[in-house]
Amino acid sequence: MTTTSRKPRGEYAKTRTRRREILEAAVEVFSSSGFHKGSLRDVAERVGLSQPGLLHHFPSKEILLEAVLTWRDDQSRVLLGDPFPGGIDLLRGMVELARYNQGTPELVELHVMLSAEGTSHDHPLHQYFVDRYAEVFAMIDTAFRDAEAAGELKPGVECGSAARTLIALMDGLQVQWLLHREGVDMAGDLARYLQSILTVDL
Amino acid sequence: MTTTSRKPRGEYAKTRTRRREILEAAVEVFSSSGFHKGSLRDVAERVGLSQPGLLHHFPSKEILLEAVLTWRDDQSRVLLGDPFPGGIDLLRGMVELARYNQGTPELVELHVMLSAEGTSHDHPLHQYFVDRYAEVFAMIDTAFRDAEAAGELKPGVECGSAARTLIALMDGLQVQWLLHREGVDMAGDLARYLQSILTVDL
DNA sequence: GTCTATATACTGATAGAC
DNA sequence: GTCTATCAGTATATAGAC
Repeated sequence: MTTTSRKPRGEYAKTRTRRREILEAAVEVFSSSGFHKGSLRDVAERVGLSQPGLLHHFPSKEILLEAVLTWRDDQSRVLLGDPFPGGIDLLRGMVELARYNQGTPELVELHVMLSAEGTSHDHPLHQYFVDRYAEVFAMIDTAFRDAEAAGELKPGVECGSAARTLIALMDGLQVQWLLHREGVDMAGDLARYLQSILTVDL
Repeated sequence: MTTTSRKPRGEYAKTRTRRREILEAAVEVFSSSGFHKGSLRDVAERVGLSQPGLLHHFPSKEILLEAVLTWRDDQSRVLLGDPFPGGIDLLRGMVELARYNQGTPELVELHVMLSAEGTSHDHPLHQYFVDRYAEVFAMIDTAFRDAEAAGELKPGVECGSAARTLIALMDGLQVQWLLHREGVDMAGDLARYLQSILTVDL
């Protein structure tokens, strides 16, 4: 969906480099302005390209945004490790992810901006976000169930509710952190919540 | 800042009605499109007015948005009661607020949309959101401290962290709820979290 | 692969008649 | 108080030269 690099040799290295440059610039622009306000000209200028020049690599704004999102998802996947951890290791991974996010305000802005826009039913990426949240929920819900089976979850804690709560916490803390960077410790608050419902140390 | 109704009599009833109509329409438009993408023409059409006709009542787009936000704040204030409750009563009020929100998807969308946009440093309402979050934090932090003093808070719970967590939970659950309305019980999850750190029943 | 030029559409805001 | 007409700015996307 994103690269479709059919050519086998390294002949198109320049193109691949260009695409990566554009992708990085697009992250910056969509992060601070959102999808709607962020303009292709802005993105093009940052890589020293005209706007039609950019459209040669990504034929429409929406396609560019999709590429940005799959790139972002890949980043998270790399950070969490492959194959995905399960159970309490995944929960630890989420805290790590939050700690990593504290070093990349740009990615945090991108996520906050786009997931807000994505709630609109007529947004081009609405379905993407609906599906993505369902996936993330399933992943974390499973992790809690595994922890429960291993006796690592305090009795009385409902897995589904805990999964929703954890996700909400990650999203909500990001908004606060963007507004008050000094006063908010995302990873710390996340760890405190998890610790409060677990029977073992994180 | 919003009405400045200097005229004493009811002579301007029609104007006041118009302004309220416009405000409601603006909530709808800014809710689903955000501030940047939502257009004044959209708002004007919904009340059967031309776009310059609308600008007679609110001389600029930004002023209209400010009016929408103060209106929204007034709504919350009415719902929480005046004067504001403190301690555990405020925490109960937050759960009630979440329950109320589950009946007004439009207001939830407005909040999610605009607080995401507001994180951008160059957004016209950035400072508004910075200040507002600081206010809300102070309010809830105080409520937790009061609860702690009354022995209603479990030992080991840090008030500031709990306040940030509660706010993040409210914000984050709204995003999930907009994406998966059936599967998310905002008030329920909120109550479960609060109950887990309190020594008394909510 | 990148450009210039352009088509088309929409934006917020203003001028001025009624 | 509301309108029409309009301005100046910006957007995405396309056509076609090089």
